[in-house]
Amino acid sequence: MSRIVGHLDLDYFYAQVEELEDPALKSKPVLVCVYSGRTEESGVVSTSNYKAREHGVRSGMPIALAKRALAGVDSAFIPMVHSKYELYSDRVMETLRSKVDVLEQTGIDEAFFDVTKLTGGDYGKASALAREIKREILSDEGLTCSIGIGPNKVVAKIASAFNKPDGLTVVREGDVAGFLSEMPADRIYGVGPKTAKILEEKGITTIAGLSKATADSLSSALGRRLAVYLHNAAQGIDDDPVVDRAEATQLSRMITLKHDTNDVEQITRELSPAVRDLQEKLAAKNLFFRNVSAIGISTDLSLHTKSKTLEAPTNDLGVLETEVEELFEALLLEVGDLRRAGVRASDLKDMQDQSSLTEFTG
DNA sequence: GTATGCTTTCGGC
DNA sequence: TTACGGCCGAAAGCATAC
Repeated sequence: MSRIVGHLDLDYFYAQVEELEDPALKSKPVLVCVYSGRTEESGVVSTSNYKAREHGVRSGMPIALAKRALAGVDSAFIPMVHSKYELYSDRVMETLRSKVDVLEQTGIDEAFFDVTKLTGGDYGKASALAREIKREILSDEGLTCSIGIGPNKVVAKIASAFNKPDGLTVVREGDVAGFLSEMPADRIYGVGPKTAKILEEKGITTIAGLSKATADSLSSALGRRLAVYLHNAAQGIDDDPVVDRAEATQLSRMITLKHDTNDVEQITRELSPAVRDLQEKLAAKNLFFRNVSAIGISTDLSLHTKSKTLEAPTNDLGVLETEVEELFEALLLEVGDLRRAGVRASDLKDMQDQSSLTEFTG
């Protein structure tokens, strides 16, 4: 039986939550912002409602630029409170999980789901189920979402973005080619600005254009793997399964430094609360780490990292702090002043079932 | 050649 | 005129082992 896959996306999520908690916001542009703390308004827009987007506001835009776009317009600039959105997200995902065969959460506001067994491959049933899911999320949480249904993840994801907000788009197998053909190539997941530019240089701007290109002809510019994926995706072919993802594979924390600096002591001092927060998060999730990274963003916003794999997994704060300091010492020999700094723990091990540390400490 | 492991960078939201 | 976060997963690139 061929698959039926869905993709659900909570509409302009953070801003919608803010509207929900303060309905008076609905009448004006709402911008949920990450304030970096460096100056009064340094930071970026994380999400905005559609009223803000009408004025040209976009995710990732510097706050100062958004202020200019909205000069003279009554607007709400709201600091992002991630933990708040997480509570809504967790409840929505729990609801969704209970109504599908398999759920694969891919972000705080989106998830793929497989309903092949539940619907017996019947698109009519899948469509009715999607409407029911939308209704339930709205009545339980007061949130709207957009859902796409199709034969695989690539099609479902494009479908969920096709009609937003509060949309539902069902693309049956026979309709895939027609649905995709006129779309710009960058609607395909994996085609961002860089890949889109490379494709454009080859005269490819639409999915139809992409579907005519062979994987070989794309390979040298994009790499074999991406070339094959895009060649298939453009024809609506994608056998990537919907999988219930277990634990996170990495956890990280980033901060913006008060001032650009190359001084290890200054950087580790400012980063220290973030390092502790990361360790607490790991401990709360019963996770040990075996790999530690220092992350630096230079004044020109370029990214630099140094990482180290430990002999054995640990969750010790002292070890984490020591490794972070050493990694930054090495990193700072190779780069100039940093604007932002971060720490990442990866190669995580779930210690839930570990009754003692003897396995790792001998 | 292929699998595997590790570090660094990229892309998406 | 410039302006600029904090996460995540995964790919790329390279080395080693068989």
